[in-house]
Amino acid sequence: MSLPHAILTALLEKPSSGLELTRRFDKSIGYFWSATHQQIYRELGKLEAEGFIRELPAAQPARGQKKSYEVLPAGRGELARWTAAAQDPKPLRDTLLLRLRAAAVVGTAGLEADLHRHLELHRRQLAEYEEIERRDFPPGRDTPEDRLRHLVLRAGIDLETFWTGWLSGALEEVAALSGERAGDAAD
Amino acid sequence: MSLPHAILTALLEKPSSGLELTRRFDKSIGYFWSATHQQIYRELGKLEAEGFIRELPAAQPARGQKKSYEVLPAGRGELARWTAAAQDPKPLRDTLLLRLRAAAVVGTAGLEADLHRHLELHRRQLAEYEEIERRDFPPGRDTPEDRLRHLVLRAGIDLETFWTGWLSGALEEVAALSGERAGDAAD
DNA sequence: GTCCACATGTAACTGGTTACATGATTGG
DNA sequence: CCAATCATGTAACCAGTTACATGTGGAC
Repeated sequence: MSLPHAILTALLEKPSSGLELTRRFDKSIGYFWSATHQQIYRELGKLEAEGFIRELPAAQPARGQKKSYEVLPAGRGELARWTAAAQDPKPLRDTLLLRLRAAAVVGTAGLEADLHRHLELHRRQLAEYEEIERRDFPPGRDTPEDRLRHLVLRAGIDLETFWTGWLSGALEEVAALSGERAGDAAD
Repeated sequence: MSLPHAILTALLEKPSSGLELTRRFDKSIGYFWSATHQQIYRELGKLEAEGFIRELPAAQPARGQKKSYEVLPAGRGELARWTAAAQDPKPLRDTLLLRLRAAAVVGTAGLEADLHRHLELHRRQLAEYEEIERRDFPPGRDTPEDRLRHLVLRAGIDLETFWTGWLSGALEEVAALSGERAGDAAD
């Protein structure tokens, strides 16, 4: 039940059409809650039916014609309610950890390449976040809104930092194991 | 497509019935890939149909009767294939970050209590992981399998450590903002 | 015998993904 | 006028969740 609230947040930041939302998700909110355009259109329809958003006038509605939406007071109320409501954290679910655990049983053969690839992907993501931090949160000026958004970005940066570090360690371990095995009996 | 492989891993570690698997998921593999008993029974049926596992003999199959499964060579092969196959990391999806971002727009009222609750939950999880580390991975003796499993546990520990730290910072920030606002206009 | 815990399962629903359909606008 | 792109949408599918159904065996 988070996508509608992600959309409400995005629309409050700036009224938009479905495709504009999709684009903004790709490079901002999507960093911690991704969505495809199909999901977004479906959800926009529901939000409108519930009276949380409305189509901005000034555009004739037709297929292939841009439709922009804005948030209604009821929508802002719902978002505030949801934000403050207690929610349980979802348990971790990570295939990479599962694969390492599986590798403890069936062996690490072939695993190294993909670990390298993941390390590279996380490094790139980290660099991207750091670039955003430099651009959007220069030291000094910070409104309360800025401080909260910066906090969210810091979570992204710290998580990517964690993964790059962890993957480096995992690679050492896996490389050492492959080495051992190669030494024992040329695989 | 990870649940079947989580089950194969668990069954290779030790042949089990559906309910035994459910229990073991609750306190081991489930730490990074949780599953309910309904999912597990459904998946066991599929895995058996595909020839990856088979029912252990020695138990008469009847409703209410325990059925234990073991992994067949084809199942082990499939798990090895999956472990080595390239997989893209799934983008982060976290409601708490989304809520902070929403709070930047609709305000932080009522948020603090749930942040405290999350902090407490993560602290408890961290303590649990550290207990497991003390119990299962004492310094010294480490087989290759141990090293890999320890690596996975370290990921859990480091992630929980990150969250407790991040939440502490977030709480300071949110408390400061609530304080400001209370100072401005007695909320 | 009744109740409760154990054990296996079915059904309906929700949210996310993938593939495809269709109209409008623009550049060549 | 044709192709490419923009923009909105439909349909089918898949994995995970929630609620419920059914049978067995032991405790009382």
